[in-house]
Amino acid sequence: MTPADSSSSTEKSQYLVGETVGVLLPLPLSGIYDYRVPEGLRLAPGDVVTVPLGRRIVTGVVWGPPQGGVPEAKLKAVAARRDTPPMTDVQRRFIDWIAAYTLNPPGAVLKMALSVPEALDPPAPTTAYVAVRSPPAFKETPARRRALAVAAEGPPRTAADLAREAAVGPAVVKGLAKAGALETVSLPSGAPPEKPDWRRQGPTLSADQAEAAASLGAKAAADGFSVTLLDGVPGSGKTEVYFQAIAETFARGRQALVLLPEIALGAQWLERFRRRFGALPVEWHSDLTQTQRRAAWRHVAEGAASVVVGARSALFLPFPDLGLIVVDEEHDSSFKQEDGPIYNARDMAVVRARLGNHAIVLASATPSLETSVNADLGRYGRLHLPDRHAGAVLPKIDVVDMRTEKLPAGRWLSDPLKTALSETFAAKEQAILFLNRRGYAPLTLCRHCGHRMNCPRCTAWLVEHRLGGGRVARLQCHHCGFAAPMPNECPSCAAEDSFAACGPGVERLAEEVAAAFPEVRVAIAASDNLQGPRAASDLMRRVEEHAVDLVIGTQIVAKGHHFPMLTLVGVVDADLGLSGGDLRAAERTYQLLYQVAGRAGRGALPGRVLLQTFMPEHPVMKALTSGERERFIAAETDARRRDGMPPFGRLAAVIVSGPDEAQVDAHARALARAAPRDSGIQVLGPAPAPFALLRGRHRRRFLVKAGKEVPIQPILARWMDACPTHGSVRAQVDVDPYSFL
DNA sequence: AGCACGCCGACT
DNA sequence: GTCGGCGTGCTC
Repeated sequence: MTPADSSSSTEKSQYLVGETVGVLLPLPLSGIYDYRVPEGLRLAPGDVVTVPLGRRIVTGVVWGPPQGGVPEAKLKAVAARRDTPPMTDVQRRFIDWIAAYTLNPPGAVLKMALSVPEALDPPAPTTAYVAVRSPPAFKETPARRRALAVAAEGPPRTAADLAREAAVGPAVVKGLAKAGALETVSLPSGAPPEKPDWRRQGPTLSADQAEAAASLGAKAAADGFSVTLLDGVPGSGKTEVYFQAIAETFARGRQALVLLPEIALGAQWLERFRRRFGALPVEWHSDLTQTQRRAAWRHVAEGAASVVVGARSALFLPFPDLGLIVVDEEHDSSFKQEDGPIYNARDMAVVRARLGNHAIVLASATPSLETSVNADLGRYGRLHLPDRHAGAVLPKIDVVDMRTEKLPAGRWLSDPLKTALSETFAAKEQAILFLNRRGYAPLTLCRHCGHRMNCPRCTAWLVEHRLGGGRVARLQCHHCGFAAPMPNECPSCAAEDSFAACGPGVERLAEEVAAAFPEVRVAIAASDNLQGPRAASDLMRRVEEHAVDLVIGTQIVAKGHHFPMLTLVGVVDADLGLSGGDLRAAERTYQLLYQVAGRAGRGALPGRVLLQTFMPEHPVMKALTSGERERFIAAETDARRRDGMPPFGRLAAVIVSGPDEAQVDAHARALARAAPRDSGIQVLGPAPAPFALLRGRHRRRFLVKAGKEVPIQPILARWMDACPTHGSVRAQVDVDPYSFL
């Protein structure tokens, strides 16, 4: 990772009237725009300003010296400076770095950092109400008396708070204020978040954990950039160990950021944090309301948020004094942002830490190959937590060879798995059936003509869903959101009642379970029926309270929950992720299955795991059953090294897309003609992209393979510049793509 | 990204 | 005769 480092060492610190400044606008414009500094403003790099652009006023950030070369007559003056803390030097360099690395205009990256425009205005002071000492005469009612009694005690509160406490409507409070019995006061709004207390005693750690915690704490307490891989099996206490680093960061008065893959299921994490530090962290994720988002952004910018836990976009929050980043589940592919600027939040977090000159912790039970290699090469430190805490034992993992099971059509549970399930239920224990497929059936076809139900806008099968949204089965596209009721007749041959559901989804599996174990209480866990954090935590509570015997779930059950009575995990189709030409298919399947397996036996009872597979000899299955992770990783690493694949080589993808297939092909051919022929670089394609049609856009794809030492960005930039797109055709560069074909 | 200007179909 | 579709181009 070596795009041009922005040189900011000799940066001018003040721009005065009569001078010109460069302002970066949060728009996909190619560069910085110059503006005059108006009278009465002194501007410094990082200042958030409003400027005229065309006939509108937009917000931008003073980026540095003017670009020059703009005719004097075109220059406009900065309109105003906004009342918000300036963007730090580190954050501006971070934005420039990502722009250079991902080949996006810096403005497009800045847009992610200014994602909450409302937060740039200081919060309006809230109006609070207090009782007047000697109120004038006013009409008394029971509601008014109650409200007054409540207002007479305690601090000034908002109308809504007072009304709630007095069990009256907010109109009563307003009425009292109008009558002169209450008076209004302005409160500096937005109570700052509670300060977590780093002095609190954490739980007792084992010797291994204490040693790791001390080592990590020392790195967090020291000045300077460091990356540490915290590698430990599920239940080994990784979280408590990195909490120690967070405590050290608080102790120095600096901010900490924890990135998690899916905050939606983070209720248990939040509760652990609260137990450890006595307060909740500031949250940042897509489920926040506009108000919460605004408050969180402001608290971060003002330094009032000492710890933030969030999804990948939290990386762009305006931390004035970030001192530590933790990326938990660092291997998780959801850290990869795929729309807009394409970036991997885990990698960018490392860059952010390097620019900020502080520690970063990458935690995982199944570290990514990239991170493992970096640790092996000594670029990253490694802390290994070998044992499960509190004596819990890793579950025993066995395979069920599906080649010898010969299941009848429409059945997916083998005899050994069914036996294991009944033993588990008989012992009053709980089980998970893992099947990474939402809905009822992944494919619907016509028995008469063989027509497959495809999405009209994507190269993808429509998935039948039977649960939710009425009695009628629906067909859904999992890529674009297309949905339609199941038709009565085949759209191709018009045969009636000719549809056959092919293959299982979690909903269909629930049917098979209900037939085999009618008395068992089953819950389905898929993103369809667990929308929002409340639904997820409700389900988890039901599992904890043992109101559910069996959870049938997709990958959302793989994440780190702790259920003491859960002793069996059955993986219905362990081979599911292995097909297709994905560079990381084996690695990801291993990680996913390992994580799911880790759900079993986390309490006092031992756990067991059954993997149903048609490929018992596959290295992934071997690695899981034998526990020889190191050997699997070594083999994968060797293969990558031999093929010059990441992290031993560089990859980039170029995706050409547009609604008109002919135009897309024409542009792909033009790109092919202009493809770079530099030595040490290989361009493959164009080929139809994995989804040749996605959301109504046709897609072609190039793959660029280069040696580790090749600076790939300038080559790609020259290539793209040589072939400007026309009309609705777009060419998107994906540096370090995840999917391979 | 907005918001213009600009050139061809159905309306008061 | 206009109102209005969204295709290209510019914004310091």
